[in-house]
Amino acid sequence: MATIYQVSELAKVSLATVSRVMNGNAKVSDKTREKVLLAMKELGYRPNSIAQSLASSRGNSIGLLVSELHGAFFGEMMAGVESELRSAGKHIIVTTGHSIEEKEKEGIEFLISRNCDAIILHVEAVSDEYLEELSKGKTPIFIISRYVENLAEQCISLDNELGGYLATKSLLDLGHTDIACIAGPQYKFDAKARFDGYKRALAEYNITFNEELFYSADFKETGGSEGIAHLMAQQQKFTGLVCGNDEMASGAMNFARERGLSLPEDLSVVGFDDVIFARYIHPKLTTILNPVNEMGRMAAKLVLKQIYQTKEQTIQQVFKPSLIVRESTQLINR
Amino acid sequence: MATIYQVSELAKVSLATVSRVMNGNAKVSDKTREKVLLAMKELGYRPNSIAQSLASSRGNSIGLLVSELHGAFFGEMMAGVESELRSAGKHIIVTTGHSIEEKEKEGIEFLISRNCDAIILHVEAVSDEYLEELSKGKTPIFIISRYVENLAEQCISLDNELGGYLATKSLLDLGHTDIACIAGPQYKFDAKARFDGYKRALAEYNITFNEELFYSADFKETGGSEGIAHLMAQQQKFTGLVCGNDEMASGAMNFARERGLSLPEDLSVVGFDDVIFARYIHPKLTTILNPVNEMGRMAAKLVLKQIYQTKEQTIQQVFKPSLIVRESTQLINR
DNA sequence: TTGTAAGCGTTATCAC
DNA sequence: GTGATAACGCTTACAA
Repeated sequence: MATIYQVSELAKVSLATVSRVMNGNAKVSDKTREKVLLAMKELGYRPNSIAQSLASSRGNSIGLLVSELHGAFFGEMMAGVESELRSAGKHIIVTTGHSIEEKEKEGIEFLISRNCDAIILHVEAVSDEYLEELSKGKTPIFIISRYVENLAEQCISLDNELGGYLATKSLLDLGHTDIACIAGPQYKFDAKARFDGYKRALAEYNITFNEELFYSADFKETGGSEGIAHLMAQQQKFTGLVCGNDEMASGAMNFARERGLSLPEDLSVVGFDDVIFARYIHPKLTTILNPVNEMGRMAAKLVLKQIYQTKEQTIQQVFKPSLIVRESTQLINR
Repeated sequence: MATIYQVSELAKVSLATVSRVMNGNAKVSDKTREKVLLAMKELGYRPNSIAQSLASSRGNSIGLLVSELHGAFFGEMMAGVESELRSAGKHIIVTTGHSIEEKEKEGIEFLISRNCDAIILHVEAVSDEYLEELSKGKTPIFIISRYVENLAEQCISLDNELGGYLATKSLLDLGHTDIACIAGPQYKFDAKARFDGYKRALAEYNITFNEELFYSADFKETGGSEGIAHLMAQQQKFTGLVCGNDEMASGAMNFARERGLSLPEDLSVVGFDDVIFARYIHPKLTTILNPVNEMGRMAAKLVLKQIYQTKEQTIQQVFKPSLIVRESTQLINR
């Protein structure tokens, strides 16, 4: 690989001049610029971004930490972040945290140690305090799909509580009064907020929360099956079911059908996220739209604005979820 | 951020010694090691991997280029690569190529310029020649889900032709003789190979390929709808349909049903890939299993073996697809 | 406008 | 074992 030094030799100018034409900012005469460009071409020169980064302590890249690399949810999130940043000429460095505190921290350290100009985090296991501490460091952090009170300026989040409320209310409005809930892991902020929304809607309709109609699972399809198995084992009838996400809704529906229920006649189910396969599920899933892709884009715009001083007009920090009515819910059968 | 220099000061040793205890290889007395470790802890020292990389011209990270960050296919692939590498203590740097030659090259250059120890590529637009040329450079390359003859040692691929053959044969074996095909973009290697397999199966059953029963689309759901719209507009009946991937199969099935066909009675459809939602499609999709996750893991093992000299036993370079029979295909109706 | 030279935070090659 | 010190490839004052 050719270095800047060889280019400078060939072009008969100094290192500094080569650096200048690369970075385009400082003034260089057209004549010398031509010489340098020519030399670069001849040598097939490519700047070593590691060296650039070390010398300038900038990276021209943004770190992105997500919990997983697979799954519709993260895929859309990453794609949103990447496309916005890429069109601004920035690269992203992706790594994972697997919702495990230790791994999340390790991932963050990796990104920081790579001199990222900023890092965008989707973290679920580390505490708010840790993030606040982290934000005092020299690498700016941005948080996606989570709201940290003291870091509000850096957060792009969804009003999950509202989502849980809307999901539950949609069932209440259809006449259901016995509504079960399979929530996500309660140590996860979004899972908890969704569940809070469920309780608020119930309260608003003067229905007292019934512990026997609640189950907390793991956001996976199998968790949904377990959840409904548990609920059906209780001696409590229910005609509506609110799930913490679409995967669990799918698992629950499959299990319910296997147990002889017909859907949505015997049980109305509503999911959360509106991941891509929600409309493939049979019956098509009524769910809450979680605009992850948009949120990803917005997080990218936020870093563009705050870090690279681009003029982004529309920064929206808190997104509102909305109800998507499909075929898995219906008026209560009496 | 503390540097190695501050650690050396605090521990009252030289830079070199600190570096030695970090890298663990050279001999350091237990006493000094303790001192250094203590100093590191006190300062909360983290090595700057950019500087390490520049000095050692190694990166302890592997570049990964995929076409997209979203979608079940790439999600599984990335997850496979990452999990294998992560458990070997290596980080990955992910970037995208969007199946566009220019962007693929730019992505590759980005990864090379980041001093990756090796790069794993899923590229569709660049030519075999370009890859061969690239492989002569100092960064080792590995290719996933594509077979390049002169780079066979570095490739992890799927026998797509066999997949196309199996898909088509499954229909032939069910008695179908008029079998249409909605293939992927023919400039993509895998799409073409799958189509080749389709033709081979037909030939084996003495059925001549009919151009009117063929459509080439874009691997997306909408492409599937367009495809079947086109096919149904021809005056050629067909009772079987082979699709280049599951997305297109889904699009085609939806469209067919909207046009009043009942599935699988009027039309047997087989997909390709067995992405996660294949079993959500109604009727559940018969398809070809494409073990992308496994292939991702294998690519990772290959770099582990070739680059880091770990002892990986089982390197399998060419994967065989297999047929997954579900409910979207059935014996021909007469 | 162009050149000189001092870093950036490590690793690695020598001596001691 | 340990310590100087020269790279690594580039950026960036400061001079000229």
